[in-house]
Amino acid sequence: MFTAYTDAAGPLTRERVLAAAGRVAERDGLDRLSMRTLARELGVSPMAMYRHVKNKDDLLDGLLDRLLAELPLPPESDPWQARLRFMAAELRALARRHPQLFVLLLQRPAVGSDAVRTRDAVEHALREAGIGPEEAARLQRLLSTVVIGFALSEVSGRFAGLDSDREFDAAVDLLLDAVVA
Amino acid sequence: MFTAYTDAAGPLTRERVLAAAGRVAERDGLDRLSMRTLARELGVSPMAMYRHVKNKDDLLDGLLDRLLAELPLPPESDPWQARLRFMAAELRALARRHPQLFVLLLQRPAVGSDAVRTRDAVEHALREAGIGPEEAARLQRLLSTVVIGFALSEVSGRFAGLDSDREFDAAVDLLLDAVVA
DNA sequence: ACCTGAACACCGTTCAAGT
DNA sequence: ACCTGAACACCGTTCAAGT
Repeated sequence: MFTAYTDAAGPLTRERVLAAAGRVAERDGLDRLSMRTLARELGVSPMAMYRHVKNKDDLLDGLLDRLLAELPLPPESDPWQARLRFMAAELRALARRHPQLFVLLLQRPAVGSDAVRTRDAVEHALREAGIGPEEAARLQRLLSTVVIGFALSEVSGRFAGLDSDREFDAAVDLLLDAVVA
Repeated sequence: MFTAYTDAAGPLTRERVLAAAGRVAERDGLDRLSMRTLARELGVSPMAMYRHVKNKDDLLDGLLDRLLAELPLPPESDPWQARLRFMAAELRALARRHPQLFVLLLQRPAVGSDAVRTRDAVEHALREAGIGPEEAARLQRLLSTVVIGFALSEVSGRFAGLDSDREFDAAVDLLLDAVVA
């Protein structure tokens, strides 16, 4: 009558493991995501998952890849300012949709193809703004550090009691002004 | 002949517990700091420490307070630009001295008196730059988010292979230019 | 007053075994 | 091929007991 199965559709796959991990992380908190709680969520023994993820680090890397794959890129036809604002807003929206998973961005290097795609889009916009290649790479890192840092601060309660939309918008405005100048 | 005692000077105090915790965190990594490894470091049973820290969260809060207490403030006689650069450089030096503990700054809100002291010094400098109270508070958060975000990125390997001194200096320059403009 | 031992409910991961 | 059970070396924390 009762089984522990919460999510028993077909055989276990990497995608099913990662989807369940994302669900658990956002529902219960990233620090409550363990191989054992995840196995419980999937109605499976912990060891069954080791077919699909090498270990917990590999699981977290997979979650980070999945997260960045969700980030849309701006239309190439837009002017560079609009593209940068678009990406800042989308990164912010991503952080709001997945506040727990977003923390992974500052906790481990993102090396997947979607991470590269995102960085390239920002650098490309900065190059169009007339900025040289090295400076554009540095600005890209500055911008992403700020956006990620703000989102993480919000999640971790460092900005408790503040209007974080305003905080975020003010930061982006200041930085884009700095880029233009 | 042999004992487990590594640090057996006198009775256990909160200060001795925190000092040992900082040592373990920097030596073995923040994620390897456990109540049990810390007890081993102190040559004591884990439960002995619960006299001096309420729980592990209280231990981490104590570590964060101790970290910020180490941050020097700039001479009040200096002009505001010099004071901001001084603080950025000192925060950076603090991150280099305690890369593991520094991560705590983005992981939990800093509420101790030294945290307040530091934020006030930055805001005060910004007010002297002619910036209004709300804007100064926001800029203070932006500046600290950037500095902390960069230091954390470095520790977590997000900037692997880059000259992080250059990264940091370029970020501070750009932000201070933005403040002036 | 200060510390400890045993216990409870957890971790990640390996290894041999089951179907 | 795919999954499991038992085991190992860990966690944070409580509670009753020892000196």
